[in-house]
Amino acid sequence: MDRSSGVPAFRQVAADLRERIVAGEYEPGARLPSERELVDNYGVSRPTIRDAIDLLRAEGRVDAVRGVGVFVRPPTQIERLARSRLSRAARAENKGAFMADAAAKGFTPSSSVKIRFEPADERVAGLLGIEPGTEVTVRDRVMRANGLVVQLAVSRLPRELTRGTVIEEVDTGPGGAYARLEEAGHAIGHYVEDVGSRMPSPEEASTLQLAEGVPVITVTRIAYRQDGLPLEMNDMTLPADRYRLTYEWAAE
Amino acid sequence: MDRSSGVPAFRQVAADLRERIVAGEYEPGARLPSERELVDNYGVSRPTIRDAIDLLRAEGRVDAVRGVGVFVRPPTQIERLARSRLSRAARAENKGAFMADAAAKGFTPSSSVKIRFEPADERVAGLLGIEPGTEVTVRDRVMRANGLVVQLAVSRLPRELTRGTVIEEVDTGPGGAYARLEEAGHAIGHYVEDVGSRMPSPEEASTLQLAEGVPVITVTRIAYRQDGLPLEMNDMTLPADRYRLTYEWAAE
DNA sequence: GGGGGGAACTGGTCAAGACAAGCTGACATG
DNA sequence: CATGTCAGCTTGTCTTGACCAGTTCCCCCC
Repeated sequence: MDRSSGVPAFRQVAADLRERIVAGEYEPGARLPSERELVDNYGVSRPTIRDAIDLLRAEGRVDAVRGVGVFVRPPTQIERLARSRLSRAARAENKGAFMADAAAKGFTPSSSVKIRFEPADERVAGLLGIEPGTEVTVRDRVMRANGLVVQLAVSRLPRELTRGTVIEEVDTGPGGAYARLEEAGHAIGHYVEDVGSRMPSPEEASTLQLAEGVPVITVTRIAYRQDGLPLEMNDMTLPADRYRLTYEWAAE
Repeated sequence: MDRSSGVPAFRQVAADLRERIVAGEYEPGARLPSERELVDNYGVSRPTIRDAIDLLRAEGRVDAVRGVGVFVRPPTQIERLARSRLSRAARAENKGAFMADAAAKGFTPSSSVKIRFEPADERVAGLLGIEPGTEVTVRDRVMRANGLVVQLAVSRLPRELTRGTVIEEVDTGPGGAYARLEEAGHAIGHYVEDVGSRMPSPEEASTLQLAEGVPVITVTRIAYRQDGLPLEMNDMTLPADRYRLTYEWAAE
């Protein structure tokens, strides 16, 4: 502790704890000394210790459990979401990309869907190449693996494309909505995915059961017909600590 | 303020401020009432107000400036990093993917490189398909646009592939390291990118001049020779508020 | 009129104390 | 031996109070 360095005390404490964590002094899953012990160790007040721990929590390094202690967060298991899951071959036998992906990893996947119809706002209209206000079919999905929510997905299609098809039903049948579109003569030409990241809203954090300091990855996928017409857009929200996305392409 | 709801006061204050922000009552760039004013408005103590504001800062919604006030963070401008920048055609005329990308947007790109040689650790060895301990060439780059740091990139190649080439020099010449590899007979077959996200370390936050509550996007790209041999791996770190990644592929 | 100084704001840090709420384990009781 | 209770630990929340440090702007002085 250097009180004359100009660095706030709570940041010095946080830096020291962080060092000990990465150095392995506190192993993954291990409990840190209690706040009151840290008060004695560092010679600062409890709010200062709490400020330091809050910093580490915002960085996603530790979790605090009331009545128990503060623990070093263990490294998280990694899922993969490969774009090859969207191939027609993969669609032939299963219910869709997510179900296939999860099942392949030994998870028990499940998903609940809510369907609604609404006029397209400006963003949706722009991405789907339609007039704002045009009716779109919205499939709002919550995906779970072993009961744990792992992904939110909001899919939107021009209603014109879905009227009278099972895409407006909860169960879209084998291969999912993409398979139904192709059967209806809308062969998919290419996909575009737009990937970003941000901190979750409180609602997202609780829905996805996110620990503190964990961002979400946002993916917007658009599926285009072979003539370039946008068929579907899909806004996905993924917990960043449970997913990595893999993309692969040939050099040109 | 409902003191009997069980919801902590600072969360109620944060929720109320958040609502007003998304409702537009406090416009982007606008100043929130000072902490002491909020103390009067909500009838709670200042640390409670500060806890609420800290929450909004961790969410990336507001920025605090000492001596001035707390401001609603304006929506961030968006860059794009397209994979098509890696095509041979694009390499023909310029110095590399990043330089081309930035120049195309009217930025003045610059980058500083540090080169070193080190034995491969387990992860690097695994990804490059070599034995741990094998010497690799490391190109550690800091990329800037108009002086602002916008990307960190650590590129590693088996030293065997770079010995005697300008890849071990600061300036790799037109088209960058990939062009030199191809000239040396290592035609690139395909690329794989692995995308994730997390909160930055304090060092990353200061190097990338990140505001609070802004995650980083991590991309690990591996370039493979046409026979499948890994040629290069590149660990990139991007500020999530300044980048979105775009991937595009044909349906199969 | 121009410049310097300072008052009055702003957020940043820290202390000491109190009580609430959740968990664990020892201990008494059946 | 099984079970339920409770003491004693943990973190969570909130208060009052104080001082520091950066910014802005007005006012006085030159």
